[in-house]
Amino acid sequence: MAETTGTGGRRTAPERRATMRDVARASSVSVMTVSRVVNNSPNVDPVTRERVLEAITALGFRPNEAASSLRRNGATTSTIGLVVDDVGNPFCSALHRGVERVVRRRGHMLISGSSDRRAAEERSLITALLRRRVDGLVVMGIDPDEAYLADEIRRGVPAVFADRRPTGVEADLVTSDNLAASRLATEHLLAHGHRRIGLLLNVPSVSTTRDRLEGYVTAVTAAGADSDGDLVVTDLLSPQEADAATERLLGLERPPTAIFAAQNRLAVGALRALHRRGAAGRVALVAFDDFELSDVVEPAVTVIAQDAGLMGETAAELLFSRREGYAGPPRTVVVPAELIVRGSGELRPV
Amino acid sequence: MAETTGTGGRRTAPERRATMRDVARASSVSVMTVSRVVNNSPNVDPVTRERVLEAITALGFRPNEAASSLRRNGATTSTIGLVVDDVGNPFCSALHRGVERVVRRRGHMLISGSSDRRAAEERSLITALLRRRVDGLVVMGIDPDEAYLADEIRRGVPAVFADRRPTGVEADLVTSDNLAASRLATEHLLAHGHRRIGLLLNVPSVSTTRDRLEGYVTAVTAAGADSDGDLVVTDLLSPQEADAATERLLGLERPPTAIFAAQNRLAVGALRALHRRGAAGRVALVAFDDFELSDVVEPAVTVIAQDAGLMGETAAELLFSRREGYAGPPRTVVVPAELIVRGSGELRPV
DNA sequence: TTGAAAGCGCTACCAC
DNA sequence: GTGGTAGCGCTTTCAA
Repeated sequence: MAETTGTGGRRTAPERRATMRDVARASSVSVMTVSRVVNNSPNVDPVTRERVLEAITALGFRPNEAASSLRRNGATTSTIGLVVDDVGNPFCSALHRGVERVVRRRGHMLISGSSDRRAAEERSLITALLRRRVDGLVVMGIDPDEAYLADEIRRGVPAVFADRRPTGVEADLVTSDNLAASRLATEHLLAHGHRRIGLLLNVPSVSTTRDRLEGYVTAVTAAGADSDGDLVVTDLLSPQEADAATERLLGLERPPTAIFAAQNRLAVGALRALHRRGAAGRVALVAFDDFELSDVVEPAVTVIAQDAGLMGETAAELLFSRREGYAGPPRTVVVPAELIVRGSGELRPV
Repeated sequence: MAETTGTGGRRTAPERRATMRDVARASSVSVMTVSRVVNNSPNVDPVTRERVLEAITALGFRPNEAASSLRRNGATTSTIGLVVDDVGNPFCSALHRGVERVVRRRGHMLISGSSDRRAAEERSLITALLRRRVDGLVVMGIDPDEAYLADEIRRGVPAVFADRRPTGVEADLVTSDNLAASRLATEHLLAHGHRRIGLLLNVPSVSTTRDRLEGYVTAVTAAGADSDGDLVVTDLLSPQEADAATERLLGLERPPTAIFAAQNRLAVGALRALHRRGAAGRVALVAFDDFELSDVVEPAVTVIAQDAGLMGETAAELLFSRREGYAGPPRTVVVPAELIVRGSGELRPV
């Protein structure tokens, strides 16, 4: 009564996974022959091959990649590791997709993790990836000391940094010219008559933040525009914090007439604050990173557009070039960042 | 002249990675003792332990996870596999992040891949994951025949489906009540006086599309509203296609007065078309899935909000519950989907 | 064309 | 508290 269908006795105990030995036994050949069939070696009798393939199907055999790569002696695992701030962030997920595209094209898989902007978590993720013997690392880093990666690179695990410059180690890098792009954005606002430009920034521990600050300062200084400390807000971590910071800026005795939101998440907060206050048509805005509805909101948002997908693809290409023998000095590839004029950045001060 | 610094001779040849044997030799103990230190076994003399740890640091030893889990005989790899449509899609990346959160909390890593809505790619990804002996799978599936996964589940690799029902196999599932949510959205539009409601849908091969269609049809039929075939557009794959479909709908002789964009990417296209035509304040819109700037666009967009992050977390929890011994029948967890009223869905027909 | 033996890096098991 | 031996699943090497 309790046992309904089922031929054997065991029900709950998961069946043991078939190994090459099982396949060999079932098809009356040696494991070597099975191995040859699995790896498409040409020197196998077609009849034998067929018999082995049938056994493989019947037993549901799946080659154990770990065992294979272990024996292949330090061979590749066909797996790449990726560390970003947060796979849920649009910039990161676009980067992720770009890396994945190239990785998959080469028949590899991608293990990824979000550091949540915590150095300890970045390290923990990279350690886990190295234990799994990934063939290489793509890192959007946050750790103030990534020097330990030099050892890994020397031992044959290439690391490519994406978006941000690494700290304490020389390695391949794909990034935008954040300094130039930020200066361009600031000059754009200055050219439209703004003398007081609020700047919203992420944490200065990442190179992009510092570069964007420098670009802003350079442009503001060169134009002789206002450079109050009040106008620059750093260490903003979320849209909510950027929203609040925008409120504060607009509440200043002499509020800015324009805002440069120098990171994608911060742009969301600034935009929300401006719209809630009904100030979107009056206070100019330029955002770093394009976003999906930048052309639908009113006014449409002028942005510095980076191609995060291309960044990811390029990072992966650099990685594979190392694996394919390139052993030269670290390279830096600069992906273009473009100013896209849509309206919000061309508002003139009232 | 050519060789600058550097103590030894070799430069390019990557150093061989240290193994436990190397550590054992360097600290004059057996590999077993090294293994004990690495695994924090209590039965090691503190002095010995210290000596081994020093050698580990000096040699840059990193335990080989694959070798370890191989020997632990079918033991876990502490790695979970995830397949989604596209990690760059906001819904997928939020789901991804949710899965990752739970997976990391348990000290596991996540290998993920994008199927790009192609069944062959889904299979290819899952095959690659199974060869890597992931401890479990979370699948946002597209393959019309996922029956082969039953074997894997039986062999101890639990699979949990997310968002969409699996095809050809009974397994754990986390989803929204798409039918009820879609009916609710449609009824909401009907309650505001609409009799002709355009519906934008993804491919009917996924259960969510079918459910959302059914919810719409049920509501429209019950209300005796218009149910022309013209009003329903399926097989829309991108914002661009949804944009064009919206244009076509609005160009009909008797155009709809409201649009229900029943998938996140399609909502973007509909929104863009409405705004470009200046119809956003006139044609009502309800979108499936909330999006970041839904409250900033004018009018703000009424949506059915799903919690993709929670979906991912729940899927991962179901997975781990299986690994922790739950062996009962497949469970379906329904994550709430909520109608959020913001304005676009309350416009009345003109 | 096929197979036997050895061993990849690690741990379970048993001895001391 | 420590070490030897065997073997996880697979491939390399060499022999038949």
